[in-house]
Amino acid sequence: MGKRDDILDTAMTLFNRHGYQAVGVDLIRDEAQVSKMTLYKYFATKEALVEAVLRLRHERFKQSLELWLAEYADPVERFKAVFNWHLRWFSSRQFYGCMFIKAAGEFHQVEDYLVVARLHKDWVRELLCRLLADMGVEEAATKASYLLVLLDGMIVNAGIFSSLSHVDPAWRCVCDCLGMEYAALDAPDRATLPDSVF
Amino acid sequence: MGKRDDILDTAMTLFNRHGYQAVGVDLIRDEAQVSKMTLYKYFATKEALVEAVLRLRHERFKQSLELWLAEYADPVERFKAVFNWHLRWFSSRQFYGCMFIKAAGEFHQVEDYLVVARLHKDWVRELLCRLLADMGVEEAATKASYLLVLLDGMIVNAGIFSSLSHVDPAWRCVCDCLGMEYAALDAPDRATLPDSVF
DNA sequence: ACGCAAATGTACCGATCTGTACAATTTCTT
DNA sequence: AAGAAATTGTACAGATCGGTACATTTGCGT
Repeated sequence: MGKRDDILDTAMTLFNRHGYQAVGVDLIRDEAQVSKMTLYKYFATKEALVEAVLRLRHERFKQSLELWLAEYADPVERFKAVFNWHLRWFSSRQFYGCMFIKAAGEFHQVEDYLVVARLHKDWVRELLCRLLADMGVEEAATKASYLLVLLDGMIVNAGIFSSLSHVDPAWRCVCDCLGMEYAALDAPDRATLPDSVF
Repeated sequence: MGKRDDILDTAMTLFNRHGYQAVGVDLIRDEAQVSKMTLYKYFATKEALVEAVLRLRHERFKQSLELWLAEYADPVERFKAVFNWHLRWFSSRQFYGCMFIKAAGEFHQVEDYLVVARLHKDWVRELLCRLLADMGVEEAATKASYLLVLLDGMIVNAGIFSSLSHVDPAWRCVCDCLGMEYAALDAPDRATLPDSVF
């Protein structure tokens, strides 16, 4: 509940919604209701703040997805839950794309951001790999690499087209590729869907 | 060869390399060797310039890919050529990701940019759809939607990881999904590869 | 209630941003 | 070569940027 957490939380929301360069430290200061000195006490530069936000983002992403998966025991159900979780994310009001992809896009020369982005994407890939292995899928590593690419594509397409019409076609092909019988993803219930999935 | 073209060309290069917000009009003026008055004569605002750059980017993308495909007659070869063209793009020195995805990431609230981005992505999807139909693939539209998502995922992954290790796994799954026999993509020849593919 | 650390608001710095003004100069047309 | 059109360099406006300085006030542990 410290000021540091307030700053991180506010900065994450603002960066997510408006982008990194578009949000100035003055706005973060106002929204987080802290003074500038406090802000610069905890984060030496804006760059350090952005990096801290990205690291926190990864932790929240991980926690949310793991919690979601914990409700499923069957390997195939767990795998499908990954895509259902993403579909819920895309449908949520606070969906503005992947903060790591956007950070890499805005600052491809800042190696520190790329490191965190790779860390995040590698984690997703390894999760997929474990799930595929549990399902008994052959060449789980290759398939996991492919699925990570597909998920990233789904994220950016959900951002560009304000539509989820590409999700089902992609999911059909995933089922096909993995030899699963197709069963539609769960259309998120708007009523119970929170503003922010993580 | 007019000043207008110089401005557009310079702006495209700079926006591609450094992003949209990171490049100021003064830098474009210096690099394009024009005066600010000339710049603002052709483009009323920076926003108009960005939009014009995106439209030109789409034209160049289209022209380059169509020219590349023109060398192949067999439908399957033409389809494979789309992925080989992308692999060449990823390998080129001037690859900094997709300008449309990055524009959507930096300015998700600017509808004009999203319109151009959708225009571009829709064109790619329709190209894929035609190629699949020529190959006799069933549900060409569904598969095209899926492949567009996959290509976008490949683009962002090529940007985040300075590596192309995800390309072959993705291509293997594409072959699998379409019932094609797998044959590796062409590793681009560094010697003959131009700095910029388009 | 006291003392110390934490946090505050405000003002400021130099740099940069988009966009404008204008008189001087170059370039093109005829 | 003369006149019209395009382009130039420079200066400036007004705003915002990241970051700093400092005296004041708040809040908490003992």
